[in-house]
Amino acid sequence: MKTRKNVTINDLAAHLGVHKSTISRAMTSGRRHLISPEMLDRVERAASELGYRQNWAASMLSTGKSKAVGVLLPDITNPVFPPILRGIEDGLELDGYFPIMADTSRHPQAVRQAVDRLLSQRVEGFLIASATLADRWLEDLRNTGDLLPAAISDDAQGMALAVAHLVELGHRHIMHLSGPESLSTGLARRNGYLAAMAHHDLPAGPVLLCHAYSIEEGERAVAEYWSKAERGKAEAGKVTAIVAANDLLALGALQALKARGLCVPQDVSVVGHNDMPWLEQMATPLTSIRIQHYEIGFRAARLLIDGLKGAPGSAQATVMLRSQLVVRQSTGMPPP
Amino acid sequence: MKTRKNVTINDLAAHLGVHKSTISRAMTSGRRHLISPEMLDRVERAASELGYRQNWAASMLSTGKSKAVGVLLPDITNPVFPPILRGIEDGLELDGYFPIMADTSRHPQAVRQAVDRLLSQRVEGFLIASATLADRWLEDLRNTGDLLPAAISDDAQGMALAVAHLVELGHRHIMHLSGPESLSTGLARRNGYLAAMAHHDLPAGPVLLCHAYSIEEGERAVAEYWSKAERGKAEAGKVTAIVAANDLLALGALQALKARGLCVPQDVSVVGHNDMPWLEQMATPLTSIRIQHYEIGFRAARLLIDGLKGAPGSAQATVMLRSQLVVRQSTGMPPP
DNA sequence: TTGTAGGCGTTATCAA
DNA sequence: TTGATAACGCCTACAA
Repeated sequence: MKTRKNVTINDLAAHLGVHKSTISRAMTSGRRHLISPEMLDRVERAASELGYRQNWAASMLSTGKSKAVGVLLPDITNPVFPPILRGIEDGLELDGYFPIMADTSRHPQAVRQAVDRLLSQRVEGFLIASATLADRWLEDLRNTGDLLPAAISDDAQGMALAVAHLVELGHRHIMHLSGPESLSTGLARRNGYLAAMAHHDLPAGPVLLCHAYSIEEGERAVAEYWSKAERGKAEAGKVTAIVAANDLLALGALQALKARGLCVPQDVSVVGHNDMPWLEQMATPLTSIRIQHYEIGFRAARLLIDGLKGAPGSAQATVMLRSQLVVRQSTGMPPP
Repeated sequence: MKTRKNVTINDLAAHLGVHKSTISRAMTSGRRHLISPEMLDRVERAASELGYRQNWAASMLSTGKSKAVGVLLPDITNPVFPPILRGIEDGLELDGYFPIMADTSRHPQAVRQAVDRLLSQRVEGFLIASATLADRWLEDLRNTGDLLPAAISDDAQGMALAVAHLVELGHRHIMHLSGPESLSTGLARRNGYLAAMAHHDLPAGPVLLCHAYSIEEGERAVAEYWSKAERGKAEAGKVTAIVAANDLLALGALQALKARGLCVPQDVSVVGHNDMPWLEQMATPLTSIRIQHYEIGFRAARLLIDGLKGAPGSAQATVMLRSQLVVRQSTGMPPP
């Protein structure tokens, strides 16, 4: 139904009786000064009159630059990502770049498909939110020579904050609700937990593995553990605190504990991770580790662009952003 | 740093000693049958070997079709949108289209910029999530002849459900927390509220205008109203229920009421709209109107594509999706 | 300051 | 079944 055909540079040139290269020059800020002010004015007037817009594809074909960056997102439904995305957008925009997003969590081949499409669009680089470790396609990407800089949260430090907070309150038996081992955050946070426990000379309590960052998984893991404990196969009685790798897991834990008749924080303390929105509105406002969502996206974007501009070393650069403890009402002293 | 230059169709053709037309044919499903199976095999083998990928820009320049659809999002941070986006992705993918997203809530000129960029990318159509009414650029878009089909939630029906629920519980003085007048949902839901009240022969209670869909605005509006009431300028005493145009506004209302020492639902009942995620985890699980997020996105996408394919009438088609009442614990009988 | 010619990687249309 | 040629819309030397 597109009634009006797109106006091309030739149409504009013909309309003004000038050559298209003149139009071209008028449209690029870097070369505007090469033409007379009057001409510039005429061109601009005519352009907006006829509704001319540079054909991005043609321009990109000619210059070889797309000004596009591929952004791989595992799950836009997870509230961690929207702010990261905003950071990315802002970071890219500073240099006239823009993101092309691709959801990678749909079906198994989604990642491959997404990468293919983006490669076909000739994106100049990739930004990958929450990579699954050692994925084959990630390697492939590396091999194409594309940039893969990283801006990540300091997970070790975040877990240290969580554990320190609990230790300070008097806890000694602290359990970890771990995220999927296949995700970089899952592994890093678990290691962070282990290191922090060691740092305090405490025996690393049980580590419960969750297969996804979801409320259901958190609930399942904790419920299973406690019911095993009831049958004497675990010593849940000793655990007085839970450090989760993710807020959703923590929320699930909360539910499981409540179902068991345990009170938070009187019987068990719980700490989440990410400080997702609306936590303060929850039935039990969750103590959590706030990561710098926006900043992560922004820095990653800047890093990529620095690399594209050829800043030395920026390609492999990694920026670690510190986290922060936000104490709410899910943590308190252990039962006497 | 992109070390490896992109392989072109010419490289591939040279490598195989065939003409590029042959390669081109092998790459398009619609014309694969024109070449011999052996040739197809050779081409495919060589393609994956050399890492050839069609240059989308070149292809689009030649065919004039981008297979891209522009998606205008006001605020990806709002939990309503991610599921809509998923629906859009799925709807588009069925025909090989893909979305190019643009956030329109950054700065004042963001919309214009976004539309410009998308037009320059030669998207074949637009999908607009939550349009501000009568916006100039929307008109412009219409004028370019682009398709603007609509898949929306039946706001009138949703509000009717909310009001009916409260009336059934015995409420007669029902207030409305209205969204911004400039947004289509703001207006439609307010009108829906008014109509529903009229339907029950009830006087439309006060309508509080919020200038954004946020917890803060909801809190502000309700707090202001109640404090005015204290000074005798409003009759807050009579209001026993609040129908909000949005869950965030409702959550804000909850906070304001709590601050006043009012209990929900004993003193005042509150109904939200959208049924955002994690509502059941909240301190006061909110009764809300569930809209068909995913379906909205999906249907809108299909509508657009039908239009692009030239299905008659699909361009102006509007699909209305029914909502559903989800009763939780923020609504109950009015105080005696 | 403006015009000219050639090329970017594909596809479409003929011709072989 | 394959090959040749001319677009597609823009940019970049280089020439005027």
